[in-house]
Amino acid sequence: MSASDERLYFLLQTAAHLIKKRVDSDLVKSAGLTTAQAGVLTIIIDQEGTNHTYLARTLRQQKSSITTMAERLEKAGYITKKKSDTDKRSWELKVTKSGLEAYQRMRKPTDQLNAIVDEVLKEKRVSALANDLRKLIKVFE
Amino acid sequence: MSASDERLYFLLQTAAHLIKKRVDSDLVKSAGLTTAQAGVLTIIIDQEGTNHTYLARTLRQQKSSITTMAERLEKAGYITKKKSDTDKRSWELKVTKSGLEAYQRMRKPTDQLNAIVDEVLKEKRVSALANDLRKLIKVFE
DNA sequence: GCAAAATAGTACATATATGTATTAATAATT
DNA sequence: AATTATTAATACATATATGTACTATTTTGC
Repeated sequence: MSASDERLYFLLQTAAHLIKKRVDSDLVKSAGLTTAQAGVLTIIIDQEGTNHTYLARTLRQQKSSITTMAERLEKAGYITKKKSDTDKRSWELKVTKSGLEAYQRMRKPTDQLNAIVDEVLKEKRVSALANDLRKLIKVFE
Repeated sequence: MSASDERLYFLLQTAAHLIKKRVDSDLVKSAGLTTAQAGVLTIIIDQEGTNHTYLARTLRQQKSSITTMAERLEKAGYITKKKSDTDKRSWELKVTKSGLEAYQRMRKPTDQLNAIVDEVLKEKRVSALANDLRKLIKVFE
């Protein structure tokens, strides 16, 4: 069957939407942040002092989206923004103690989600699915 | 490898996001509507006279989202809203001539997208991927 | 060294979604 | 028939994203 027959696009969007909805709800309850915020936080923890441009490139989003997101995270007290010394146009983003704690809290629900996926799909299929998704990402970016 | 190792959630969201972005951009250019609007339009064409509740259930979205979307589609002249005779709380939604034309215009870019997916993944993998996604949808809804 | 080009980020209009609270109409129950 | 519960849709606050236009720097190329 072809992608069209399978309505693959619809399936992909539906699956992504449903899982995001679930994870978002779990995360907000137990960690006090959304998946989008968690994603940004993870990158900032990984790359301390990074800037908007790096986030936009990594998350494949517009810089304007990152501006809003960083403002929100700063307001929530999860990150700090400091103007770079070497480039006055650019920010240096760092996670705060509170942001790190939120990050820690989010690990349990994330693990639970992954456990469910592992149970539903079995190991072989997880890797195959991951490979397919990586291929699609490569083509569409 | 486990779902966690593969960062499956991240891959799924990224793939969905990227493809949606591409399709959206294509559709807006060639058909004058977004993928979200196309999705709603497709259902209304399929189920002429349907209402908000059915759309919300089918698209697994909140009724409030459907309200906004239906208003936008009506404003754009793609659908009509008429109060139901049998239930005064409920709308009867129908596609207009202009909406049907937009729907027709959207088929070509949609086919092109599917062709790309088919080329990237090959038939066997498309079906396997679709199956996995259906399983995930079942679990998370 | 300076004008032109590129880069980092913001502003703004718009679309899409959630979730809770509310209104109006219909259905169910006593 | 009257009350209660349910259902259909909207209102509103909020989050997330796009894309274009703009400002302020930095870098490049002559």
